[in-house]
Amino acid sequence: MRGGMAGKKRSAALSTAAIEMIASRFRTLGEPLRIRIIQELESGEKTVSQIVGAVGSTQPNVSKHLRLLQEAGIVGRRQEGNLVYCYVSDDSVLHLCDAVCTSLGERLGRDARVAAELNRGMGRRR
Amino acid sequence: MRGGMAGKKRSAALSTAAIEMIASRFRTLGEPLRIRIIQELESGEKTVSQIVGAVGSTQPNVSKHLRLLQEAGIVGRRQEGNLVYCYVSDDSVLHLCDAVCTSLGERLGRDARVAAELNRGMGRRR
DNA sequence: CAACTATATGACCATATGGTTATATTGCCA
DNA sequence: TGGCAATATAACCATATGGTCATATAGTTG
Repeated sequence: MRGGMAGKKRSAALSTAAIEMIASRFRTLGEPLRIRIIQELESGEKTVSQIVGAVGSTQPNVSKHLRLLQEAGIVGRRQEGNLVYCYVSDDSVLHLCDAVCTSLGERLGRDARVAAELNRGMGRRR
Repeated sequence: MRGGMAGKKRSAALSTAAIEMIASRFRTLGEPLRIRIIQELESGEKTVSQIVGAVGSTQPNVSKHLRLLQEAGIVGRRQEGNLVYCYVSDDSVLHLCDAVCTSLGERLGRDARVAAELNRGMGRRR
């Protein structure tokens, strides 16, 4: 048995490595621009330029964030000639985003205008 | 191709405010210590001291993170005499954590030892 | 009241990271 | 081949944030 905390009866705590992996995934999603990018890719793959145009940031910046998303296994890419098409390679993050939208929307309730947006989700109605 | 930004035929993009709220929630969960704290509270409310002892950090640090979690509406507190009992006030974050555990576990597959842990989840499935 | 415990807060530092600018790389085409 | 377009990379800076230490506050008990 690992985890040498002298006998505690709780369900075994996750290892530091596991915890870090979980936190890391959340951290990757913790940037507005990356959420924007993901939302943009939700409707299908797009080239880097298209993403740049859609999210309103600079090309190097988007490129950097795309690399992070790729390294996190969230986004994949496919090169075609001079163009690089990006796509969401892990659908679970879409569910995560949707779950957050829902819970935030519920919390805000009817008083806030943002709530409607959030309740509408990130586009993946079905 | 130029920047033609007219393409809003798909689901309308979320407002900056909404995006920021979503990212903010993820960002709050993007810290290992906060994940640890949440996991610790999963089995029921605990005092600050208990949490400090369980997660292996300093009291001021835990206090600071607890405040963040509280401001994010993730953790609530109940004071009883000198003690402050903390608890998870938003169950949706537990589902988020679980979802992340699952997807990470799946991705790692059987080769990694961490996968088993992750697949076991954060403890909530009794 | 004093002394002790539990928790919060403030100041501080070190580091990580987002954004920018400039430049490199790669592929296409005339 | 030269030159242009798409993307990546590097260097850099400003800021946000986690951790620590010292201290303040509040509640309890003698």
